[in-house]
Amino acid sequence: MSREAEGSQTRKAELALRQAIVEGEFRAGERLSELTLTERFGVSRTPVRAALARAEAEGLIETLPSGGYVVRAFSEGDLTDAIDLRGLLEGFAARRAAERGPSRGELAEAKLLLAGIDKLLLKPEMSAEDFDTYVDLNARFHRALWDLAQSPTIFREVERVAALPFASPSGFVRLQAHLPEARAVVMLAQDHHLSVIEAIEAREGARAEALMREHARLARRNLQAALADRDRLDELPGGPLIRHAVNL
Amino acid sequence: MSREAEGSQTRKAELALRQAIVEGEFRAGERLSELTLTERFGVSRTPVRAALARAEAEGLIETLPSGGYVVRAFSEGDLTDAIDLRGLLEGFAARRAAERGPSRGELAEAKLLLAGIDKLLLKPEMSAEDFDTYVDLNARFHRALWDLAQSPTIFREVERVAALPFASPSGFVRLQAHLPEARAVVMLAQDHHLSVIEAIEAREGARAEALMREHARLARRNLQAALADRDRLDELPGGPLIRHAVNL
DNA sequence: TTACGTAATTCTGTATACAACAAACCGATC
DNA sequence: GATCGGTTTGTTGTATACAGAATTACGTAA
Repeated sequence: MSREAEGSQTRKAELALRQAIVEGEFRAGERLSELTLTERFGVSRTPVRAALARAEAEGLIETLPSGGYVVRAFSEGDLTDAIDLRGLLEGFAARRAAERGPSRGELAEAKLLLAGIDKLLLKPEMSAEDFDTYVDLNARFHRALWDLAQSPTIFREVERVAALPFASPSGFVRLQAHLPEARAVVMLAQDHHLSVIEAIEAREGARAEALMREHARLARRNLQAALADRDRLDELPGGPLIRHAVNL
Repeated sequence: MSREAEGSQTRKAELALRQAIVEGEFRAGERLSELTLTERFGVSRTPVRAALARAEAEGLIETLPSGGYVVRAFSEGDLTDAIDLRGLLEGFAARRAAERGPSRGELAEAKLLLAGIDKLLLKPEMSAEDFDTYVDLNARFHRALWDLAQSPTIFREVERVAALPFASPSGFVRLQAHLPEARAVVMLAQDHHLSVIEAIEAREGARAEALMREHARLARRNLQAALADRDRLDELPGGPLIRHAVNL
């Protein structure tokens, strides 16, 4: 089976498991029985095991000393650490990109995406679809940035860290959509985006690194706001996971 | 089965696969057939699959689009990136530790390990066993340092990055043992160790971070020396992997 | 009522059988 | 001699049977 094959049972189990965990259908600390998941996902134990192994590698679940898996509990500290880690790695990628000095062509994609965001921000009011577009452009910009370091190793690690739903660059953007200060945060973020590309072009590695670290702090700020307003957490990917963890 | 159980077939397969890859018994890019590994390791396909999935998560092998795994090829850039990444994460851990301000008791273990290294360095000549002791103390010191950040998330990631044989804190130390400048490098490394603990105690986060980044550069220096002297590479963990990759 | 020991049940670890798919090989035809 | 097609072989994906271990539940005794 190819891991990428759409019709693959393993793929099916992986997606279903990931979604179930992220949407909070299990409580933190709950044991995940292979047989139960087998019935739930409609596949046999083999693909379920593969999905569990992958989820463990991604850090969503952890092994029990006696065997088997439990849903991981995320403390508030775990969340801020994951976000900071993402900022650290993105900062590293940005610095490497600046030190390397990408060609104008390599920077084109990132700039195009930023122009798209700029266009959104010109509107006096942002609709829900506008926010969806922003989330998409933002995610693509971050990936383009990771790519600018031209290092498969760095790309791989930053991708892994950002795979945790709440550590992703767009993890808390949706929450902002409901808040009055949403527009201001997005504009701040966009200024970071523009500045880091400017820094990379000017080969200012230290500045690029510092900017991406600070950029991740926006996510931490949003996290604080989210924790103060628990009702909205459920709307977010990974939200229930967080609340359950905090309740522990 | 518990992943930690010593007698476990899965554990057996994981260790055997890892060793086989690291010692260069497969060529980079070579396809790893499950059935072949089954015969080789004396276990059934199920544990072999688990071992392959784990090796992929560790970054030693990668999946083929059509299914199956191949041994990953490591370019020289991959190696330096992995080492730098380790330095980045260790620097982050050190900074976090400094900002947090560990108690004297928490620092005790790290200091004890450093005292052990100091004692070794007092000797006029270091034997092979002395180097083994150094490698052990060094590895334990680094783990103790990771722990000082008091963040499971950070510990987890730095452990993962350091799992690649050539990115490990002690990856190239053994190579030094044969070189005349070995003692000088070890003394430099030990000075980094002592300084970073001093910085953490003084809550000098930026200094602690910079020191650990620079500390990792020692490994890069050793890598350069190793690449210039291919014959010695085979003695190292992961050495053959590198040579094969460089030969690509 | 609580604690302890035993039995039953559930779970994971492991091996293996079967099917679908891909690749390699061989032969035939142009 | 080269190319195309079919066959054969090997590989992975998937399901499942069986055994051992762990956890849970229950009953008994203090």
